[in-house]
Amino acid sequence: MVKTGEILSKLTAQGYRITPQRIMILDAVENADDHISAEEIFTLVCLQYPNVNISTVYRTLELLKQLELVTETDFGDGRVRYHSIKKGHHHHLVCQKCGGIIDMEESIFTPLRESLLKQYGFDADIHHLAIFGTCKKCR
Amino acid sequence: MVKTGEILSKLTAQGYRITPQRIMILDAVENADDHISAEEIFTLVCLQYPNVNISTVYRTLELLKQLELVTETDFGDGRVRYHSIKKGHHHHLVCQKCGGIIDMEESIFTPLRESLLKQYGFDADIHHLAIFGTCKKCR
DNA sequence: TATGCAACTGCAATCCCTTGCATCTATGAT
DNA sequence: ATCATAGATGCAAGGGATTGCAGTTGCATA
Ligand SMILES: [Zn+2]
Ligand SMILES: [Zn+2]
Ligand SMILES: [Zn+2]
Ligand SMILES: [Zn+2]
Repeated sequence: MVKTGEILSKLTAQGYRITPQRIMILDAVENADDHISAEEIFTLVCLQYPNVNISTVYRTLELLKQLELVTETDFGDGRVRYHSIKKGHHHHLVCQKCGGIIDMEESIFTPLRESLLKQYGFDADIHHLAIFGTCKKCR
Repeated sequence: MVKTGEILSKLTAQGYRITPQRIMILDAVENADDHISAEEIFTLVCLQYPNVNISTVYRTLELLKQLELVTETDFGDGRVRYHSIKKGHHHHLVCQKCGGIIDMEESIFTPLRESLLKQYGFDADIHHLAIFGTCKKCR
């Protein structure tokens, strides 16, 4: 469990600045109950500070992703969603028929990651994936 | 190995029409040596028939995808690429440091697909995936 | 061969996201 | 406290892809 304060000092430690915009954007992701889109973050931040620009939101999310503080997932609905790493690594199964989403443990990818490492020497970066297909009740 | 003629009759069988645009777009994908982007297909088709519209290219690719005649993959460079199913199912490892791309056999995903089926009753639709990470020589 | 109509296309607007650039500001040094 | 500067922001333009709609066309039927 990483605290927001720790995250901010992690930014400084790496030469990045702490700005009001970054604090508000980070806050929006950290306090979101669910996976949140850039547009939703933008709307939330605008309530406090209407001058913020959507490109700042995207650039901040890109930075948080690089620092592995936030993960990104494409659920296939035309907009990417973000999630604080505080809430743990996991993955999703997305049914293409009913649209239902099943949550998965991170461990489901462990055998795959191991075989990629063994066969190809490749260290796969599988943080937060959505796998598409057909769920039990739609088959 | 599916022939182009067979693909066209598969279209008619499902109530879709055969149009000059669809023939040319399908041809471009079938004859491409490598994974080809919508823009590249558009350029090729324009040589023969300059009136074609890029949205028709996207709509045709979407249709071919649904019919499982073409697969789509995001290599992370901001544009999606397409591949004829004639050339077989496979996957890719994309190194985020050197940009190198390693080709993988389809079978690497078999254990994962099986465990998804067993644990969740979920039939995963993993046709042509790009996994991001760090390759052997960049680690 | 001519007709009817659902399927398809082109066009323009729009959506999500990225990028270049001029301006501004957080931060460390003085 | 002030300054210098590299990092960050806002703005506007642009890129890839999608969508609504009016007009066109493939094709089944007669
Ligand atoms: Zn998630
Ligand atoms: Zn379902
Ligand atoms: Zn491929
Ligand atoms: Zn590499």
